[in-house]
Amino acid sequence: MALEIAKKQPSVIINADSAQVYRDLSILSARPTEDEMEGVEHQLFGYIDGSEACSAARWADDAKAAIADAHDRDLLPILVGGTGLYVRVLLEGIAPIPEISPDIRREIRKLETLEAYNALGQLDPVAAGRLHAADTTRIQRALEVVRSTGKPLNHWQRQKIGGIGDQICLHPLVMLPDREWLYERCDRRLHRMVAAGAVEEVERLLARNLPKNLPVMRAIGVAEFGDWLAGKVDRECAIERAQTATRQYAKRQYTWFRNQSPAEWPRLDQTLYNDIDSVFETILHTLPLT
RNA sequence: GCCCGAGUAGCUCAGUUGGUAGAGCAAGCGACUGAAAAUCGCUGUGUCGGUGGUUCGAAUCCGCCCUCGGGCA
Repeated sequence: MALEIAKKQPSVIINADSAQVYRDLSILSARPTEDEMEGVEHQLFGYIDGSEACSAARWADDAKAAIADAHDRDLLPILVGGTGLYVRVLLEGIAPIPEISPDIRREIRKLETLEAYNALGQLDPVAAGRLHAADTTRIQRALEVVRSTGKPLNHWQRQKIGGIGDQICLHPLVMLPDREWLYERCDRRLHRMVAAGAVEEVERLLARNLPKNLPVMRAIGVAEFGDWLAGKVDRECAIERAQTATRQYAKRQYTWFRNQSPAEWPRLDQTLYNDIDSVFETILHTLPLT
């Protein structure tokens, strides 16, 4: 769909997907191939090495630069992707929390969740009260912030900086396809990925022996095909598990985009998918959110 | 044909000495501020294979039947 728009107006397509940013994940993240790009400029695809952890804030900075650059060159920037948090941070900004000391981060990520939760209860009872005791990621984040900066998360999150939502003319479009239709396509896509060499891609990634907790290592399919390569499960089982994980992820995206994106953002009905003119109507007649 | 085992939630299975059932996974719904393809919260009525019986009461005991394994012929 982005390509259709790009054909009507000189554009640059900018990735807004947290897995497609990694060089190591091409097939597995369903990154568009050179052919699929059809000569249209693409930005922020596969531009980060898997040994690095991207973050919403880093991506938002990169996206800001890419958008500014597109504007300078009179190109229409088209953001495409499924990571709601990334887009939110780009538009609304994020708390100005300083870099966390790597030592503190490393230490905290070694803790058992309960230990971390108890420690958080001591240092930042407000955050601990707000978070569920099993919510590993958020507990570790809150803990590293208070330990590294000396101030509780709440202190930082009172403000958000860097959002460009009020500086641009945005035409948002939320695509909410029929659930069964999408799931069926996800299942088929996984088979195509395997045929295209997804397993070999996982093999190359695993050969790098990167830390297990890096984002690349958590992409859907890495663990599943890793188990297959290790002989822990058979091919069919690995594929089934990866398909299930994909469907669960798609489900989470529905929940995010349905409930987290602003109510005034238009939701595109499935019936319009094949009617590209209607799609343009929908996009262009949306009041630009300046 | 005979013997043994199994038939309980979409799947894998628990179910103590009979008091009409519950876990994991899946699914649905939701949350989401620097790992977000992550992380987490909430939601479990199903002719307990069928049928007849024993009993105040049966997933649980007994008879017969059906289905699926395995063994013997």
